[in-house]
Amino acid sequence: MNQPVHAHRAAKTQRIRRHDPGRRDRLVTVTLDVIAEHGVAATTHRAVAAAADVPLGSMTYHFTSRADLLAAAFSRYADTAATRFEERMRAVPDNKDLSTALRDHIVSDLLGSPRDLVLAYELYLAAARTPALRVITQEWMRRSRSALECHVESGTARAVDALMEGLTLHNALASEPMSIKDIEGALRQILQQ
Amino acid sequence: MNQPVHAHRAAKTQRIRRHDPGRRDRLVTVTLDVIAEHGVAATTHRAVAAAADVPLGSMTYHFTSRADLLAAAFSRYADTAATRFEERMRAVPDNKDLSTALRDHIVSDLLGSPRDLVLAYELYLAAARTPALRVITQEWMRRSRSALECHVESGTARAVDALMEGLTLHNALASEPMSIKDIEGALRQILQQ
Amino acid sequence: MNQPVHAHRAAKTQRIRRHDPGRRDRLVTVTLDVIAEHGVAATTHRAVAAAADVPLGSMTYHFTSRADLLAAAFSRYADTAATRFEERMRAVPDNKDLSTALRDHIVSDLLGSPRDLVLAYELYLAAARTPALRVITQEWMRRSRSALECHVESGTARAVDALMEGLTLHNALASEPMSIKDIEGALRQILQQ
Amino acid sequence: MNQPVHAHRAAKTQRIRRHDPGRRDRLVTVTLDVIAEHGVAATTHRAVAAAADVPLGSMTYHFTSRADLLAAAFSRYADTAATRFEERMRAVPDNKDLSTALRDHIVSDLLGSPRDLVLAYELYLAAARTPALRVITQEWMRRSRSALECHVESGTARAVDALMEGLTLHNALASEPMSIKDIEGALRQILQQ
DNA sequence: AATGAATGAGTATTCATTCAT
DNA sequence: TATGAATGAATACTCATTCAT
Repeated sequence: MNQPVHAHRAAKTQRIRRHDPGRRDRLVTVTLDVIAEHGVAATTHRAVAAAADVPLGSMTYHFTSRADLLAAAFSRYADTAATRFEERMRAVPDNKDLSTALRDHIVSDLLGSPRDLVLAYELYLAAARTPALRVITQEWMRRSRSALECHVESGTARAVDALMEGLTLHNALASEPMSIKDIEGALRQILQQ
Repeated sequence: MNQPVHAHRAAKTQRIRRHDPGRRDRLVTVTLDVIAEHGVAATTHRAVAAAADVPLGSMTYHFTSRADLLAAAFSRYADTAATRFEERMRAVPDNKDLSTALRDHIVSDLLGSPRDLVLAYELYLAAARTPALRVITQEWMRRSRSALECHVESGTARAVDALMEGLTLHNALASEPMSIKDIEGALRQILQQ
Repeated sequence: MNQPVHAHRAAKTQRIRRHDPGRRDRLVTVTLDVIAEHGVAATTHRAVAAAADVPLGSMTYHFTSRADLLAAAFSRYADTAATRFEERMRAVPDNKDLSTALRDHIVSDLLGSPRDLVLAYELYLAAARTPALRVITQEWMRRSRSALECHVESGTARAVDALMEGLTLHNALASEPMSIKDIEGALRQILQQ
Repeated sequence: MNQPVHAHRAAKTQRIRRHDPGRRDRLVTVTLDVIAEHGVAATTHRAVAAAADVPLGSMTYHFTSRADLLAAAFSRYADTAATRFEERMRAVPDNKDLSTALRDHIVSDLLGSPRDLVLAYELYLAAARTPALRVITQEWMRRSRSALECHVESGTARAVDALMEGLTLHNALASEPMSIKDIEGALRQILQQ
């Protein structure tokens, strides 16, 4: 009760001055964890520092501001998500079974990973108010659409992309989610497969 | 303890005690304005009080907590949005021109009203973390689906609902939005019309 | 969640405008309960109003201020306690078995009633800072001493009074309280019985 | 949410950042002063910060909460008081003149120092409601009794301790305090000296 | 290169009291 | 006579950021 606020050493006993190269990278990862768990609004320097077990001063040493921290985190997230989708699309044999691949993407990559799901919506909303973040979402959407356009023409790509988004959002919020079968059906419908 | 901590100074200038029936209702409206303009996280008692030109103490008099304030606001928003959609659906002559009506809904009610658009996403994200808000979104989704099911069968209703959601979200964020024609095309596709 | 702060009616459904004569008296009783349970500092108009299930406005209607409320409550408490002690002293056959009677007073009236015990110390401390309350404690001490002086001479009366006070305080706080026998022993010692 | 809510204005006048080692210790001292002068309930962060001439933010930097602040302060107080009593007892030549030493303790250390007197009762009452503080009072009582037991046997030690407590409390509150002679007499009586 | 200490603006919430009805 | 609404000062606490070491 009497130790100062900054005594987050707790289990540490003596402060080991870690050499810790790659700390910045680790902080980005931890930041995404904190956003996923508590939301952007609760992602404070203090919360991240505590979660990463680094001193508070380390935060502003590695990131010039909170805005910088959030941008770095979301940037990495969007890149990871886009890359994963591109790989999934590259793995689809020409135009065959695209619905199945998309269904798997929704079910496994999105709905199956609550962390990623919530991160996506945190990013969308943050981007709605912060131009610096909007750049990130737009690049992500561009890459998604590009990956789809290897299989379908441009107009359909946008429609499919939108449907996937909506299916994911609604299933995330709904009390009784759609069956995998129904998800696949909706995709086939829009793809005319 | 005994000297009154909350001692009251003499009246400063002139105390204008406004008789303001319906103030609670007005605060709810103003809260939605503030959420739309600055986001849930920036929707503080102070921000709302200032926007509504009421003293700070008035906020916690009418709402037991910030959570209560947000719930009251979102509750009203969801109800208004659901009612508008129900009316639009009721106006559709049996099963005819449903795509057109949905397209109009997206283009006019959603994309045409940035305030409502951003409110929807603020609500979605807040609901993802707050069970009390989740009941609001679920009731809203239920009413939307119900309204759609007057025209199409249940499975299609969910798919259409999801597509609308995705189309709206993507068009809100995209640098080059889809044309109205393309939006309608995607809807026809999922409706098989 | 949406009902206003002042909706403490809850189980009431319709506000019954009680005729409620003697409400002031009841408020005094409830105030003592609140002080005993939560301390003077937490004894706010709101806390008492809620505990007594009366509207907030009723508090300042019956008591001109918080200070007035506390004074009324402590005044009644001290009077009750003094009266009880006087009766106990009156019941002692001349000078005989005074130690036993005092022991019983400590064990039953004081230590046996945590509510009264804590009220006494709340009053002492409040009195230390508020002259209006000091009048109450002094009158109480005067009556106690008077009652004792029916059995012992003045100097002893003060010493006995002090010893009782100390025994009570220490036993209230101690982890292993004294035995009844030891309490009686200490009293006999000071009384030379 | 994204526009930094806690944005920082440019430095206003000149920022004097005091290098102030030992500030925590000083805050503890000042806290005791404030408790003694205004009571626990009025010992707010603001009151202490103002009395110590430090910014408000400094309080919660050094103490995680108000409870932590009070515990730190009372802990130091009890330790100081216990040490002083132990020293006084050590100075008593074997069993001789114990009454005189105790009388001096009451008259000089307790009644002679209104600050310490009121601090003791503030602590007692706070401890009655806060378990974290109760361990402080119990340790203090244990040390006092230990010091007494160098001179008298255990049962007498408790009785003496209680009598001192009561004598002090009553004399602090009484309008006409006891004479030093009477105080010493009461002590001799209980000590059978 | 790294960090503990410091700071001041801001947050939700509580509250005694006033007053119109 | 009673009371719901209103108010502004105060409270504990959080936090991004700065800076001396």
